Amino acid sequence: MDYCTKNSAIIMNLDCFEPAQTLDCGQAFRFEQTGENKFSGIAKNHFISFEKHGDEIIVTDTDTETFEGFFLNYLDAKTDYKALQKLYSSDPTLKSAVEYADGIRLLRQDKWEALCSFIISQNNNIPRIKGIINRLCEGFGEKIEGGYAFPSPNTLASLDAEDLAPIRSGFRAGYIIDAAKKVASGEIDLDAVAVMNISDARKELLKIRGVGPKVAECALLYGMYRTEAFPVDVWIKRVMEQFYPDGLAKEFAPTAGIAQQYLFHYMRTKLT
DNA sequence: GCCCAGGGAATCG
DNA sequence: CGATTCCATGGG
Repeated sequence: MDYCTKNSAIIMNLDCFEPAQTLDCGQAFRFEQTGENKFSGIAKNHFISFEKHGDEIIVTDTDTETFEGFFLNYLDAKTDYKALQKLYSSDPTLKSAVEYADGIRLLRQDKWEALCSFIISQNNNIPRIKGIINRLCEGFGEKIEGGYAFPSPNTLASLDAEDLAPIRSGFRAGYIIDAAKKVASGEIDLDAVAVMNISDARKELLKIRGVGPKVAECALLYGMYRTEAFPVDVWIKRVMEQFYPDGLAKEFAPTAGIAQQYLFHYMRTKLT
């Protein structure tokens, strides 16, 4: 990975990164296609745009300080995805999945934003999840350049489920408020959860109303970069039944969550 | 164990 | 076109 600044744009070379694949594969819900090869959106409280031109990514709508201090980490820029993909290529299904879309990176998202987003995601489809999250941010998030930040646990903890009626999240409203209250009060310490052993971390997250095994796994993978977490939704369930009746190979266990990303995208958009 | 909560999208007839 | 199904969790 390297980058340089030209006028107000940052020119970046980052292996295995296709904005379309990484930002629109169901792990983050706040990015939209805004041009032919351009994607724009907000992570936590920072707006940014990415435009792919050949091997280069043109980064705009941010500044060097935010790019270096926030987005390089967000894009997991230090991780060698070429090496991971090589590891996965020993497995035929994973090999095909990686060949089909080799530009998926696991985003290092904010803990609270990921937890809250995946509570909203339960029993729901991506277009509607995006709509609910947009209304949540517009209604309760801080105004920032380019849009609205994701609302903090403290902000949401001061509300009741009825206050969320405008976001039309249905029965999930109570879950959002419960999670915000537990996090804001310190009853659940997400920074602590992030470094617990995986089974303690799961147990802790399950204390939140509306967080079952699937949502907990998503919060761990997407919000805490616990790459051993392996969320099983309907698509992954199908992949497992069809290709891995005995489970994934052991050598993939430490990064099973990243492998899951490739399999999920492959199954959803290529197979069936 | 079964149904429901709320609703947009996908699939079916 | 309208009807049905999908989705992940908790509560009755």
